[in-house]
Amino acid sequence: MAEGIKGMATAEGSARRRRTEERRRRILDAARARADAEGWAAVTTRHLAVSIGYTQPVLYGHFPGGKSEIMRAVALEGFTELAQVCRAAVGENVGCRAVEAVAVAYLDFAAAHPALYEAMFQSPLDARFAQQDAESELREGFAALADAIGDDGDGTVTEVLWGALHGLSLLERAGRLRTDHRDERIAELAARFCR
Amino acid sequence: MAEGIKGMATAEGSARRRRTEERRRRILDAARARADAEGWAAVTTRHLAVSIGYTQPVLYGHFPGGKSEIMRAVALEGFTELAQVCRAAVGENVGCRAVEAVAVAYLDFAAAHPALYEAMFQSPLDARFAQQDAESELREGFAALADAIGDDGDGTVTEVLWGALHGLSLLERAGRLRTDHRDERIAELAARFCR
DNA sequence: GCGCCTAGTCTAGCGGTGCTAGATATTCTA
DNA sequence: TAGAATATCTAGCACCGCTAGACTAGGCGC
Repeated sequence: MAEGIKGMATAEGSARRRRTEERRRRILDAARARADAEGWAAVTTRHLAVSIGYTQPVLYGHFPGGKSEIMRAVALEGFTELAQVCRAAVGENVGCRAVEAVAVAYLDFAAAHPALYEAMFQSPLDARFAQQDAESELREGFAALADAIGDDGDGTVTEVLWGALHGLSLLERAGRLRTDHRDERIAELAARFCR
Repeated sequence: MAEGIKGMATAEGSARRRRTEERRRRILDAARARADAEGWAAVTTRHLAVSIGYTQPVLYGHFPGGKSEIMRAVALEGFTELAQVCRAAVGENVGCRAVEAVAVAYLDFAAAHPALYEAMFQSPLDARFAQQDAESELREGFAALADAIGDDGDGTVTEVLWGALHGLSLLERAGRLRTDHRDERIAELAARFCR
């Protein structure tokens, strides 16, 4: 009996945890969808609460840090996705082909998910803290870039390549580069970094 | 008489305009100082009004667009300054020396005036509009970069270099690059772009 | 079955934000 | 000096992130 009750209890507990987990998921999805559609400024705790069918304080049960913690959680997933995308782009390619492939993948990712990319890099989060959270994911993406250019040094070249990709993605989105010269830029970048 | 009055009137008018101009200056200075010290989020219209010794609505007499227009005005000055800094850095240098000098100047500028640089590139302004405002200043800075690398093509190389400098400056500030490898990064960048 | 206790949720509100309509004070003009 | 134009302020709107405290529902020991 006691065992049965205990079993019930844990089942209940896991059911509850499952519900909690699912609601957490819905919060993050709603935040990301809204940010993609209207920008992060439009992602308000009130709107988020309505989206998931609860009131504001419920959000703080899942994310005590409030909106910034929600953004951080979204960003974290972004780092994972970006690393996967870069890794896949490198694939079996080597040399210039690898650099070009990873550059295309990186810029496409940033262009396709502007809000996500913003949360990852432009959000007003404490850099130190955000870096700790995302350290392993960041390392994986960094490693993918290093592989692409065959960086066998101390990582300096990879840092510069990353900087270039990061800067180009932001300037492109800001409309400060000629959109019809994107391919030329990628070719130029690859040519300068593939060896 | 009429002439005298007219003269008076214009003198008065110019005195008034001078006062207006000077107050506009104080608004921009206060905004920039506060942003440098506490970040743009701490630059509120209320605080700004107190800083200049007036009430909020006065700000809107100078900048009908409100806070965003103030940021835009600050950014505009930033573009001018950045262009000057880059131009001065290039100086008489040519080849690799020119690229290295302009890279140091650019990254130093961004590091020395983080809030200003943020207003220039990361602010949530309408990109299209901001670009129109700053077009001539941007072109001047772009031209300085083009001169540094001796871009005699269609500007693609300059765009990529700019992207690299922009990205590196942001990643550095975000604490995502090894601060003690700054010189190596600049050397690497210069080596890849100086020819 | 009864009362407690915990967890979950909501209501209501705080202090802050950008911004503005309308009243008021000041200055210039005729 | 009376009236017009200009400058400035008061007071308020609607929104923001966030939270204290009230209320409800369900499992637990008796």
